[in-house]
Amino acid sequence: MHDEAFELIRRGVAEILLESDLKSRLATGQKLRIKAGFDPTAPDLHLGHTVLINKMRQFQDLGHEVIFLIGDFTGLIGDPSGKSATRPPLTEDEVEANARTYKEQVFKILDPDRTRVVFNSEWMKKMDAVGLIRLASRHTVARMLERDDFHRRYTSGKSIAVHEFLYPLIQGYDSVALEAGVELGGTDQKFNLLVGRQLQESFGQIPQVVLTMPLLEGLDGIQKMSKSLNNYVGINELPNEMFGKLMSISDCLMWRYFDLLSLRPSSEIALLQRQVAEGRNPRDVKMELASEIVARFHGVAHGARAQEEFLSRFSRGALPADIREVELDAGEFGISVTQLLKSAALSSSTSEARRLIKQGGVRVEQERLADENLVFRRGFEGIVQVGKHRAARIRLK
RNA sequence: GGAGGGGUACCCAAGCGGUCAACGGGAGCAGACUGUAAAUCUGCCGGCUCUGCCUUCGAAGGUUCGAAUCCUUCCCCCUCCA
Repeated sequence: MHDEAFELIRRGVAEILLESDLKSRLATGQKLRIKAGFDPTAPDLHLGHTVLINKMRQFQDLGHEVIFLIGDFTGLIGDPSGKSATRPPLTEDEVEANARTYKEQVFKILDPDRTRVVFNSEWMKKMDAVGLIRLASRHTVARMLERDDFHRRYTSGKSIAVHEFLYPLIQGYDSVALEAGVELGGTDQKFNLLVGRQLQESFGQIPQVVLTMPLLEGLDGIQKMSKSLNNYVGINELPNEMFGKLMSISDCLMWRYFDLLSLRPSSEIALLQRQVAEGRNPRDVKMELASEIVARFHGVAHGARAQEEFLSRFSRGALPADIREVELDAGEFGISVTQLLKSAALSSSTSEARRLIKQGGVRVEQERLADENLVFRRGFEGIVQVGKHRAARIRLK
């Protein structure tokens, strides 16, 4: 029976340290304390985060105690993991606002009644300079530099600020403060998670089990999904946007998304793969993925509707989902196309607007526009499109 | 504290007195092709009142007809030695 639990937990996981520890701890039937920390830098959760949160949910469903740790204190440092440069620290106000949004969003997946939300400022703000120095004395520079990203920065001549070394220590100390039994994190967190094990041991605790989840690639299929790279699908996004974004991923990436995001049994995913190999249109399979995910965050009805809208929009000629209404003042002598595109945020500069027109990327009411000196008069109303993804309904008064 | 190397557009990276709005690559954008996919091909990729004008090469001054390129001061980063 506990082996069953272990198999469920192991699904989709990148690595478990130590696997035997987890197995035996699950076998005792005791409630484990599961910790997962989040940096309050991104106000919007995206699908990348849900890989981990889904795993937390599984632990929760097995009856374990799940702690959602918001790293409000560490957020003041900025996690250097995977980064090639020093990150700008956040202000306290920013951290606070981000943390609030975080909380609201995770409960789309986690059960609020069975989730303990904690902030690490709770214990870190009480720590004085002496405490911090004592903490720092438990780790060595050489071990810090073992970490891949620090090592790379160091050897390639990039700067590493001293405070960045504190991040793994504090994250590790969080595990001590919470007496965590298991800590979850992305594979990029492995080093930090292991520091937790080491610190717990040095504080006389039993080291936590470390469980890493694979990182989800963003829409580009190359870099990990992140808000700052703008290759993400936010869980708060509108159904149509979510659907459209998911449809834009490559066929290759689609299977990765199935693996990490779909709740379908692996056997079913394997079946879909076989069907595509035998000639089924990958686009249709991708639609199944997209509607499953939209349904998870917006309900089944929205999932189906998003798919219908996607299909009809496509057959009508590719108008984007989010057509904004923009009202502009044309003035007495009208407004030039370039100004219009800029004012409606369809182009970032008039120079870019000119280029877009020259290249045939601008359409007005489906008609390609060729004259970059065209002037629009008062009373004009219509849909102006730039490329495939930008559009607005413009009204001139 | 001492010695040396370096800061160029979103990123990497050439240029080292005029032909530089600045080679090349990546990212991005637009077009073609398609399944609003990938790959590929083409073009663009500082701003503007756009056949011209204006502002950029860490910052501020200076030399010069002319500077990203030379000089001075300052700021920042890296390496080695202490």
